[in-house]
This record gives sequence, C-alpha cells and structure tokens, in this order.
Amino acid sequence: MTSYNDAYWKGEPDLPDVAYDALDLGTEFEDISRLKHELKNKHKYPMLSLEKAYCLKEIKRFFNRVSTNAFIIQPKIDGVGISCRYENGVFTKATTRGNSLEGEDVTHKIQGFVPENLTQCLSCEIRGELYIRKKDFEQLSTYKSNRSTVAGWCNSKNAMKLPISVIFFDVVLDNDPWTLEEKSVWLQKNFGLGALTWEKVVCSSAGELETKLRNYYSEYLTNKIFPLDGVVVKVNAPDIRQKLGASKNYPRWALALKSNEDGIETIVEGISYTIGKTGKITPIAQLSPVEIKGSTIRRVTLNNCDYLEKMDVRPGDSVLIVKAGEIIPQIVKVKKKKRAADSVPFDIAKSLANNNIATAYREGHWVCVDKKEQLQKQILHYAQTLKIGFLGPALIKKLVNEELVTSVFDLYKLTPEQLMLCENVGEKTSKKIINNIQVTKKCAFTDWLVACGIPQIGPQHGKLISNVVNSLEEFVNLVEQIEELIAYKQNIEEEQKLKQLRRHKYLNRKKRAASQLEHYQMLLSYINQQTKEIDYIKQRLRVAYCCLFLTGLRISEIRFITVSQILTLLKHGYIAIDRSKRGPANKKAFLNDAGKAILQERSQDIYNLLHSQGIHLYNQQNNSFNSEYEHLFLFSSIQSQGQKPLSRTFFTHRINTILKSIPEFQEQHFTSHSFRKGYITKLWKDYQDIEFVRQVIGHIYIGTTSRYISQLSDDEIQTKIQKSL
DNA sequence: ACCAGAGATACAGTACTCGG
DNA sequence: CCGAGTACTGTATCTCTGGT
Repeated sequence: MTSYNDAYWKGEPDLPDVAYDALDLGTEFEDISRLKHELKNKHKYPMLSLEKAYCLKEIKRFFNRVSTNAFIIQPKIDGVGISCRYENGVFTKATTRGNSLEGEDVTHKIQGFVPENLTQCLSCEIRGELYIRKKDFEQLSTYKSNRSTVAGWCNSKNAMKLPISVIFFDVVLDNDPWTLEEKSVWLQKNFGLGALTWEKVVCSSAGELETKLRNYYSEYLTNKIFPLDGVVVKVNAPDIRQKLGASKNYPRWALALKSNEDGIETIVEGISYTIGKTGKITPIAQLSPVEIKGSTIRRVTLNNCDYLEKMDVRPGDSVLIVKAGEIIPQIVKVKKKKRAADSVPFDIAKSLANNNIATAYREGHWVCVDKKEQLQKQILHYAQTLKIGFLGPALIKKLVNEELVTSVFDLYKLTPEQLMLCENVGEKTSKKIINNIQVTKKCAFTDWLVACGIPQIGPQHGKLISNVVNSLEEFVNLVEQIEELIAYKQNIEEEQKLKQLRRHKYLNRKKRAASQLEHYQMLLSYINQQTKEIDYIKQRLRVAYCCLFLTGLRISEIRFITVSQILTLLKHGYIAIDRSKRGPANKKAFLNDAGKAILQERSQDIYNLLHSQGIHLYNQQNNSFNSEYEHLFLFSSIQSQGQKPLSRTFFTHRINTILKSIPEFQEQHFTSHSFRKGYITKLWKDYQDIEFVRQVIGHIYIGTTSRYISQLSDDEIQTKIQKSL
C-alpha cells in the first residue's frame, strides 16, 4: 500500500475518493469468475519457456550449475508451443503454451495430427511445437511471419487452410522417471516422424559443449524443414533434472543457444514518447522501416529517458537493430562515426516541450503531468481490463478532449447522444458502449480493482487479493488492517532496533570488576580513614562488605541477614538463605576456615552494631543467650531496632557510593555485585569445576555461572598452557 | 464490398520491488 | 548484491462489429 501512495503524488485520484465515487454509482461487485477463464485449458505441469544463451559465458554458467556431462541436444523450432494431454493412453485435449499455466484449447485443430491412442496405457502430456515447414511457408505469399501465421491459425475459429506441421520433443508424466533419450525413443515409437530428432552428447567442458552446439546449429540452419530459433541442450538424467528443478520461468536443466546477430542498420527518424497509465514517459525511436525476420520494424523502445541518454541516440543516427528474443526490437549499437559533424546530444526536456507534453522530472523519472493525457491512459486501462467493448483509444481521446468525461467515473454518466457526437460512432455502437459500461457495475470486485490501475496491482495480485476480499468495504477494511499492520510492524522494528541497541550497549558495557582480597582490605582501611562517619555506620559498612565478600551473596540477600544467621555463620561457617528471590529455595552460604577467620575479625563490629541497635545478645542477669533477638535483622536502623531491614535503596546506595568514591576502584566498574563476581571467579579458579560453582552459588543455568567468570588474563592463559604441556 | 477500430494471443525482453 | 516475482512493452496475426 505504500507503493500505492507513492504513485499517487502524480495527481491521480486517491483511493478513498475513487472508492466512494464507485459506491455512489451503485456498483455491485459480484463474486464471479469470468467466462474467459473457463474457456482456457490448464496445464497439469507448467509449460515453462527456456533460458537463453548467446555466448560462452552463459553456457559456462549453465554447465557449472548442472554438474553433469550427459546432455541431449535438439533444434529449437520457431513455432507455437502446444501440450497434448493423454489420459490412460487416449488423446483428450491439446492446449497452447499460453502463459505457461493455462493456454488456448486447440484440441479440435490438433486432432488430425496426433494418434488417438498411445502404444501403452499412459497418462501424460506430450509437448511439441506447431510450425510451418520453411518450404511450405515460401509458397504462402500473403503472410510475412511464420510463427505469427501459426499463432493466427491457433486462434482462428473457422479452421484456416494452412500447411501446419507438428513436431514433439518431450513427454511429461508424474515423477518424470525417464532419461531424455528414453523419452525421445518413446516419442519416436509413438509418433514416428512427428518426433523431433535428437543427439546425445557427452562434454567434459563448457567450451566443448559450445562447439558441439554451434556445429549442430549450423547443420540445422541449412535444413529446409524447420524454421529455426536456436538449439536446445537438456540434462539427460531424470534425477539430476529433478534436483535442479525450475525457477519461475525456466527449468534449470535446459538452455537454448541462440545466434547473436549483428543487427540490421537503419536510421532514427525521430524520437517520440508513450505515456503509461501512471504518467511515466517512455521514449520511442521512430525508425526508417526495416525488415527483420519477417516483420517490419518502425519503432523501438528506449525504455526510459536515462537509457536514451546513456545510449546517446539522436535523430538522424544510424543504428543497428536486432530482435531481442524473436519479437521485441532493440537497438544494439549507435553508429557514432556516421554522425554529421554538427550533431548535438538529444535534449529530452526541449523535445518533450516541443511535443507539447506537459512534463516534470520527479524522483529520477520524467512524468507526464498533462491531466487529459493521463486521464486517457487511465480510462483506456479501465476499459481494457473491464472489457468495455468498442471503447478504444481513439474514442477515449475524443471523449477526454471534448471534456465529455473528466474522470473514469464520468463514463457511467455518458449518454448515447454524447457518444454519437464522435466520428465513427452511430446509434447502434453508442448504445452498445453504454451497455458495456453499465455492465461493468456488476464486475468481480478484484477485476475492478485491477482496472483502477493502482501500481503493483495487476491481474496476478488482483487474483491474490480476490482470495481474501470480494467487496470494496472489505478492501477498504483490508487496507486499514494493512496500515495497522504496517504501523505494528514499524513498532516492532523500532523495538527490535532498541533491543539491538541495548544488546550492543550490553556487549560493549564496562565489564564489572571482580573483587579480590586486596579490594576488601582497601575498603576496610578506607572506611577507617573516614572521620565524618559515625562509628556505628562504619561498623555496619565493614560487616556488610565482609558478608558480601565472604559469601558472594547478592546485596538483596545480605540485606535480609538476621541475627541468628550471622551468629551461625560465625560459629558453624554456613547458613541457610531463605529470603533468596532467585535460585533454589534451600540455598546455603558456606565459609571455609580462612573465611571464618576473616569474619571472626569482624565479630567485635557485629556485637557493637547490634548493641547500637539495642540488641543485647547476652542476658547478663542469668548469663544466657537472648533467643528473642534471633529473628531480628542485622542491617537495620536504630529506630526500628532490628524489626525492619534497611530500605533496599538506602542500603545499596550506602554500599555503592563508598565503592565509587575509593580512588583505587575508580578505574574499574566496581559495585556491590563485584563481590559476587569475585567470589564465583575465585571459587572456579580454585576448583576448576563449574558445576560445583553453580551449585554453591545457586544458579539454575550453568550458562549464568559461566557469564560471571572473568576472562582469563593473558598471563593466566600462558601459565595454564605451560602446565598442560 | 470494403475499411477501421478493437480484442485476444504469442513471444521475450527491461523495469521495478521485495526479501535474503 | 542477487534471485525471484510481477508489470509492462511492440508487432503480426485472425476475428468480430459496425460504419460508409
């Protein structure tokens, strides 16, 4: 839909307008498939065309792709492709190639050319070519083009009397089990002379293949029977063919070699333009008529203004023309040496102005901004897609110029009298045209949509859309949904970008430092140096850092340590952590003897701290332990007297601001969590057992544990490697 | 009887867009 | 940048309709 919007800066009507205009007209879209589709025959297997090659480079590409050296080569007949369907050995129908998926039914015309029954009971499609023998065509003076004559014969209703021949070269059946050689032999058995000759070749290189193809080609050029369109090379083995498969247009296992002709010289008489339905301008070179391969070439497309500039084609130039493929003429060379001395490059802008075409150069293209010209193209497209009979370019031009119609939808308001003002339109025609126009109100919705000429919505996309919606309301709905989806998608993309940014930031973040014993000792001396802090704050900090360093617990876990826990830790060297928000419920913290010793150093701090909070561990009166204090929190405020832990924010802030203010720590990213990292790193370095570390630290995933372990320094790696050697 | 406009079809190129 | 898919392009041919 974005492209739809893009296209409409050209001044064409906006879809909603068009849509509501159409609704006003009482248009009823019917869910009908058009009759013409029913007249077409569908191919069971798509009838693809062939990839073309003109030089060794292209043959090489093919040769490298197929990775085989066994081929079948055959002449490529210049005719009309057909496919004959046999069901259980009996001829049922014949179909022209058409658009490769479906073609015209030519069953009755073909009937005399093919056997009614195959030699075996087989269901398959026989592929071949309808053509006129060279010498037969020479006898026909009225026709210029061999293939077009055959095409005309195919489309004719009353069987024209023409010396048509047919030749078969392929048989397609389920699973495709045969080699091409086997196919050719089988065809010869069933169709005799109606089977195309073939040659089996084995080539070890692309060059060898090219030589063989070129020799084969020149051999057939002298052949008086076949109108030739090149030679074909196909992979013989069925399994390789199957593996290679096909792209949308070509099977990957076949190639047609065509002769690269030099072209025929002619003169460019002038340069004119055609205007597409979106206003796009395509320059056309008008030529002195020349005969190429049975057709007279008067015009050749220059594709676009850039191409025209690049080729530097000027009126009066001598140019070489070929028919690209067999149909579309193309300029291959501009003979610049033949130019007059005073020749100047062609001025597109001036020429457009001289031709009275109102244009503008927008976004790299010349675009027609002439409203009437555009309207003509638009109406023509509308009329053609909706098959409004007798409403052709000439009539449309009249209607637009006379301002009888100023938009596509004015067509529906036309009266017979208005139409009859135009030349060549009588009473009967005008009534018919009006009727044809009115009938389109009941077309299938998607046909109408295609007729509107929205860029990128042609018959193919129209068909796709028809699977989803069949009315204007549904379509408008769909467009809204799509717009929502696009917005949603943009949202997601933005989120993803943000996520990526975050990830990037995360990966490039300052790596958290891992604590070591020196850090702990530095901390203690730093705290002792502080003169501003009151004693019990210092005690609290020392105890907190000690716990963090020794247990590797998270700061949130340390915050909830109770009096009994710290006493147990002092006494037994381990405690159970029940407040842990993450990890296993029965988490424990362990201390070894060294750890216990370090904690022991802090015992005075602990007692003092508890004392300042009004917690008296020993009942001096009966010389016993005051168990009523066990459940109180170690890190509490004086006010709450151990009832509540310090607030999370306050506690972590206190812990981290000190860490930040220590000069020796500034270079590193040192936080409360650095103690956990240091703890894990040390544990791993001491035991080299990550699973053990995981269990101790209480991670669920071992990956989490490994993330904590600091990367080894170069020195450490070196010593380790030395050890292992 | 003749002519002209219009439709349908074959063919195979390039242009353009989209997504990997 | 490449491959795939779709849109669009010009000529010759027959057919059909209706005007002159």
